[in-house]
Amino acid sequence: MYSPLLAHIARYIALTPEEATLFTSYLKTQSIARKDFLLREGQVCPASYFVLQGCLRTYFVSEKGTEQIIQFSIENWWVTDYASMSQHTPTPYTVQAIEPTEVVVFDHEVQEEVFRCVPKLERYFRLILQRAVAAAQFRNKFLFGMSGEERYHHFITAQPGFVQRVPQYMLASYLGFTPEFLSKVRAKVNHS
Amino acid sequence: MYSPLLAHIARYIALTPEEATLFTSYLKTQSIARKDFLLREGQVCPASYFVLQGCLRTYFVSEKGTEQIIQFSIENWWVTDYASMSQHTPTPYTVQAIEPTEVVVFDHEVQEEVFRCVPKLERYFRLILQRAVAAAQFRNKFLFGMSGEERYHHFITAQPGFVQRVPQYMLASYLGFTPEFLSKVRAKVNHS
DNA sequence: CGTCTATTTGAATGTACTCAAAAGCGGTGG
DNA sequence: CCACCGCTTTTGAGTACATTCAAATAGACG
Repeated sequence: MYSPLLAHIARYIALTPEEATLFTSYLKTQSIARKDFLLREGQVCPASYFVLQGCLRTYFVSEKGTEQIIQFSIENWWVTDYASMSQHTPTPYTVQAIEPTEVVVFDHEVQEEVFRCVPKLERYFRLILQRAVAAAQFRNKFLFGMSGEERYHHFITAQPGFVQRVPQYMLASYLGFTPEFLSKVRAKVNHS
Repeated sequence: MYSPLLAHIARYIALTPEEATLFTSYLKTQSIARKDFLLREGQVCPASYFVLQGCLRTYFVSEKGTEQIIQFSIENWWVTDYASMSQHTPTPYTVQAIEPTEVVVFDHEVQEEVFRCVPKLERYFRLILQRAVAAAQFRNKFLFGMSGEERYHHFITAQPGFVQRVPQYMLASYLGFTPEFLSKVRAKVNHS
């Protein structure tokens, strides 16, 4: 059950079998049906989630009422709202399953205790967070440094497999433009 | 010299005086004159930097040749390119001093050893990184959820003191539009 | 097969950008 | 102390990229 997570951890630090068992004893799993919600706007985010299988989207609703996707989370990615979880504030985000999804739940309540028992994990999460910051910096650069059309082409070449997993209107939202615009960019490519 | 940093750390974890001394023995400081560079595009980022005094901007040069600012760093903020530092790749970013600036340098070379000697610091940096991710998520939401005009008004009310520290063309870049546009937004407010 | 959702297409619109020029501001040296 | 020079901000006209709105078409699922 937890082996994809343990394999992921092993890429960063070496846990003893005992430490691994102790860690997993604090975890649980959760299944989310397609279109169901892992986290809803207004809730306090109660945990960090590791995607075992499936695909999630994190979005917020802008003032005009449109959904703005800020992240897709697939296998082997952690997802949470760190601000909401650590400061116990309502999250502005909604996390919804795009596919039937299975996640590992690492409750915030037990995180302190786990880090005390297995300090090595503090290191693992530090490294995971470094990657998350790097990814966020990259995304900012991506969104600002390119036009809408460039972002689309860059994304489909960088993530060719992923594109087929999400509807185009969600991809458009993630890339920062409208579904109509995406459709027109695609039409332009086909006719040339 | 290092007391602002130690005070900042104390907000998250409690170091013994010995641990604090040990930690600071691995650090050094660096002064950057106004308009000089802490990091240049193409370099491998060699360290994490903590701003003691002054103000830095992190930007990249887009394909059209314009400078896009992605971050300002003032007192008590850490700044680095985590991707470049941890994977030893050339950074796409330039970090330049807007004011005469003094930073603490935490070299990547010694980071492993420091975390081994003072494991508590692993926790401190994990928490710092959590904040950085939360800030990056917030910035994404900020950039996407609002129009240019809204971003300007939101920013000047949220950061009233900071606005006076940077020229308007840099603020415009950070907020994701042109200096001309910012000037027109300001004109609109004055005439009404 | 029918319904609901997603995608495409087109026309009109708008927000923010580009380019160019003028005005303002600040520092430096005579 | 003032004049000059360079840099920043302002202003205006024309433009472009992407949006909005509406309608038609295509696809997916029961």
